[in-house]
Formats: sequence, C-alpha cells, structure tokens
Amino acid sequence: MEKISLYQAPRGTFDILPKEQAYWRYIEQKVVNICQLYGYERIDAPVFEDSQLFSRSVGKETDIVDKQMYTFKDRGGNSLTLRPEGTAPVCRAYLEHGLHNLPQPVRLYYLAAIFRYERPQSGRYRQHHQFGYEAIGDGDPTLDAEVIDMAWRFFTSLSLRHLSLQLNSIGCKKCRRQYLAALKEHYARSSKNLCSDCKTRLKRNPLRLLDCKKRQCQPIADSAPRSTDYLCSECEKHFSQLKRYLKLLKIPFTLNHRLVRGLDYYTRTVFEIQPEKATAQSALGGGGRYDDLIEELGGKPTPAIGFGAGLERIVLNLKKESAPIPPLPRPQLFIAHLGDAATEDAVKLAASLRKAGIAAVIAPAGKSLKSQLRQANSLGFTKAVIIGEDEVKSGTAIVRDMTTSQQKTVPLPQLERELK
RNA sequence: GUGAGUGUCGCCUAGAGGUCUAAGGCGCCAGGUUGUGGCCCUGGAGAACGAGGGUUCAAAUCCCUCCACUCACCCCA
Repeated sequence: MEKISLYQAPRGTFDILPKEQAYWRYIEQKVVNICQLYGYERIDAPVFEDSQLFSRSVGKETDIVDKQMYTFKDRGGNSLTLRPEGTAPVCRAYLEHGLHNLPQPVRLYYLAAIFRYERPQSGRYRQHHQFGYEAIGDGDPTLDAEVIDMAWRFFTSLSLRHLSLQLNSIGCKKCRRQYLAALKEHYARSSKNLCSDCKTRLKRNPLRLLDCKKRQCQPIADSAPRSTDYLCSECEKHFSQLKRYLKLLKIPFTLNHRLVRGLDYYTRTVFEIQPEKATAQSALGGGGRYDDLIEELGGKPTPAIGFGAGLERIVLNLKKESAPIPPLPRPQLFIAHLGDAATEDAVKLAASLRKAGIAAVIAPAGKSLKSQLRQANSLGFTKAVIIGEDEVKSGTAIVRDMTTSQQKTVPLPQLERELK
C-alpha cells in the first residue's frame, strides 16, 4: 500500500479551528461595535483587484509591491493581485461607485483577508486578516483625532493593556520635498557608515532610512532632521490641532519622528499602535492620512485618513495577556436514543425542537446509552433527553439534567415546554 | 532573499547504533452485569520514528541531500 503524504495548509497560512473561533468572533464583534459607535459602515471588496491598483497606490518602491504581491494572470490575460492591503480597494470602490456624491466624509470599514508573500514568522503570515476603516472626503484634523481615538478605544475595549500610540507627521507633497532634501543631505554626509540596505534606501526611498534597525545606522537616524521641523504652515497647524484634540481626548501619544510607515501614499499624520515592549514586527495596527491617493487613482483631490489592524496579532496579544474571551454559544441539549423505534422518535423530536428554536444535537445511532451519555458529557451538554423502548411505548421521554443528575419522565407533548 | 533551530501515534513526550517487530501521558473507542455520563479500573485502535540516499553485520538513534515547521533579519498587520 502506498502512503501518500498528507496535504498541508500552504506555507504562511493556517486553519482557524473551532476551538480558536471564540477569539475571532470576539474581535469581530468588537469591530462591529466600535464601527457602529462611530458611524462607520461596512464595505466588502473583492479578494483580488487589478494589479495596477496596488502598484500605483502603495508605491513601486515599497516591499509590498516590490516583492510581496500574489500576482497572477487570469485566462483573459489580465494581471490580478490578491489584495496586499485594504485601503486601495476601498478607494477604488469609492471612486467606482461615485461615493463622493454622498455627504462627506464617507466612513467605511472592512474586515478582510490580506495576502503578502513573505517568510512567515511569529505574528506574520502570507494570508492574514485585517480590520480597517477609512474616512474619505474630509481633511480636517478632527477626523485624524476621530480615527486615532477610535483605534485606541478599540484596543482598550479588547482589554489589551500596555499599548503605546506612536505619532508623527510627515508633511504634505510640498513640504516633504524640502524635508527629503535635508534628510538626504544628512545621510549623504555619513553614507560610508550606512548599512547596505540604507545605501539603496538613500537613493530609492529616503524616508525609509529612518526605520532602519541596524545598529550602525542608529546614530545617523537619531541625529537626522525631523519631518516635523520642516512642515509647511498648514501641515504644522494641522498637526498641532491634532495633538490638541488628542490631549482633549486624553489619549496618550508618543511623538516618534522616525515613524514613517511602509506605504508611499501617506501624507501628514501617521500613527502606529504597538505593545509597550515592541519588537520588529509587533505593531498591532497603524494608519495615517492619505490626502493625495484618491486623486492619484483618478478622482478629484480628496483628503482621507484610515487605519488598519492585524487580527492575528490581536489574537496573539489576547493570548499573551490571557484575556477572558466570551465562549461561543453551543447547543445545550443532547438527544440519546436506544433501539430503532427510539431512533425514529429522536429524529422527529430533534426536528420539532429545532423548529421551535431549541438547539439540539442527536447522538450517533447504534451506540450504547453509556457511550452516548459519555459523549454528551465530554462535549459539555448540560441537558439530555433520553428515549428508549419504554419511552417509545409510553410516548414519553426522560429529561436528564447533566449537572445535577436529576431526571424525570415527561410526556412527549409537554417536552417542548419542559425544555424551554 | 539570508541565518539559526527543530522534525517519533491526533497532542505532549521517552528513547542517543543492537534491549524498538518503538514506550508512556492526554485524547479517542469499548467494557466494568440488566437502558445512564462525569472519578476509578480494564482492554483496544493509533507511529515502520518528515522523505530519499549512504555508513554499518546492525540505525529512530551516525553522515549527506531534500522537504516541512519554528524563530530571527529585511519589512510590515
């Protein structure tokens, strides 16, 4: 006999088994609550999109576009990509359906699988799940504050502790130019001491120089000019108002001039929420303003801001903090039956109970009563209905309370009332 | 893409050249008198030891290759 090796979930993917589901349902329920609380409405975009949507929006020089996209050609020859992030599809939908005709800003949220081709490790997968939300069509800092407040409230409502909010402003198209020039100049002076990655960053994507973690680059990054010192007067005003609102809301934030975020479309406000003892890939969520993106995708100039969080990392942290998770509801009633006639009655009974809205599970047929009750017990049922030969004859059933071991015989017509 | 570690029944683990036709715990299945669970007891099913190749009289145990998983770097959620 040949033994074929079993299939495994593809690298970087995983199954969410029933015993894990409580975490996911819990988080999703918190997502729905928070979004409802702030007036965000759900949107679901397709899993794949035109490849160019991402290369145009996320940025050619980003890792995501450069090496992490799951791209394929369909039979019609179109290049499609499994979405590597959530914002671009939402913007596409906003434009495609003319959502700019709604009162602005439009507040949308999503809960979606995200795909990135990377080497998996703790808290990092090739298919992972994000929840995110976007407020499109308003550039006012009140919206920045709202989006950050909402993220903060979301995490605290999950009772996750020890989080920090990192905040920065990277300016707009205009003022960033001067900043980048200063940054490049600073780095060029010490270019010989840079790591090889930073040498290419200097040419291709200078902002990213700041989040290099190589020891040799730290002093250079620390002493680098700060984007907040180069903000134009409008960006400066925007940022200081945001900080004012955050103080008003009593949201503790840490200014982090090295926070730049990985995607090219960000402008002005960027922020990230991390566990206190943050490591390289421990960020729970992040976001920022992207005032130019809608226009770059072919719309009218439209300011917007959004946030995204990784569900796997939330689960990871909930486990780490052994947070209490509400259990998922399960049927409490188990129907045991002994003998062919009883089995028939059990099948009918189960159907009529369910019709009345009572969840019930029927025991596997042809097993001893002992075995059936053993199963009821190990599956945690609190109540069992037992039908045997005698009960069939007398048109009754035994109702057994599995926690107290009390039981009584009930005529079938009264059973439903007894169980409610 | 780079580096390190790991790979024995569903899960956890023992085992370090012959005692292994692989052991234990959990879980699963069945039984412990007549139609009744949870504790206990008994029994059972279940792995040719990731795959392939070598060394050896002899390999789960040594060597090589591959694969998978984990962790780290890069970067992000």
